[in-house]
Amino acid sequence: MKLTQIYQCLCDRTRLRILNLLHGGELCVCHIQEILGEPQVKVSKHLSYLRARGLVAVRRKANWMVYRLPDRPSGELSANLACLQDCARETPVFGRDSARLGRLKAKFEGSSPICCMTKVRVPQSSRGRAARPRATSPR
Amino acid sequence: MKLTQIYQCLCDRTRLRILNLLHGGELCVCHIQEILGEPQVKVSKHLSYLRARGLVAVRRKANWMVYRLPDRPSGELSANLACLQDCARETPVFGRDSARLGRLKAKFEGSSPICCMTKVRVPQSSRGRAARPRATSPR
DNA sequence: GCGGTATATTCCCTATAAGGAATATAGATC
DNA sequence: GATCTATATTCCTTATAGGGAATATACCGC
Repeated sequence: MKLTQIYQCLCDRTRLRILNLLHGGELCVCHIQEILGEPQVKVSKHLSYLRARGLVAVRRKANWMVYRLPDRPSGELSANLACLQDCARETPVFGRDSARLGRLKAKFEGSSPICCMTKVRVPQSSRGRAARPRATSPR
Repeated sequence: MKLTQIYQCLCDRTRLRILNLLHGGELCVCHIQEILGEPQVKVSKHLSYLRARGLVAVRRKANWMVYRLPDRPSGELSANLACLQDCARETPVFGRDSARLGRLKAKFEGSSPICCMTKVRVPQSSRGRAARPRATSPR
């Protein structure tokens, strides 16, 4: 039964937070990591778990792995994701995460917020690396 | 987060089948057992699991424990139960279970199908339970 | 090739889940 | 009281999950 696999994915708090974030569009691992404030291993493992069960899809972009909700989710999956999104409004952590995501996206307005861009070569003109290197997308 | 507890309850096939049955109204353990074709320990343990997390409520009626969906479920719970019922249509086992439940209820029409009634003293006055010779436990 | 970054995997430990066999408990009847 | 029935709990084993530390892999730029 496919349903139980879906619910297995949904019964961990970190995974719910990840899925909530992905509702806003695709994201690379480091952004998820930063928003959740969780260690890399933890985030990566939960993403693998979700991926193995078809709850997320992924593409590689240079160094970054960009995760998203599946392109053509099954009926069960989309029903449950919709239900989750609905329920998420009643639990503050999801709202806080989404707000953080919004701020993160704002930092990159213009370029899509799909990767960290930390350390993407700062065009030698710019000011020192104290502030987060402001960057253009690495392509 | 309450949500994860709900999903923990939903990520086992047997528990999903039980919840699906309870959508049709309250049921005693032996009926659930009979419909699912699962051993008593298993059913009882899953019911305990659901009860401990507030997914089902229970009342005692003589020897029988009669389980039902909660009377005033939280928003998250009712949303997810509705979603489950929706998804259940896509997985045959739920339909089969419901059909069995229907047949079982038909057997007891008039009296509510809340307990096995095996061995419930037939008040010597009454119209006997028709053809059914004072049933022994159906198993 | 080298070094750096982003992410995944492995190894290890602990916690929880699932199932069955056996036993315990609560209520009913006598 | 004893006995029966319906259900719950305990004990045990095996499987899976979740987390962290360390390590491996994949890609980039030089």
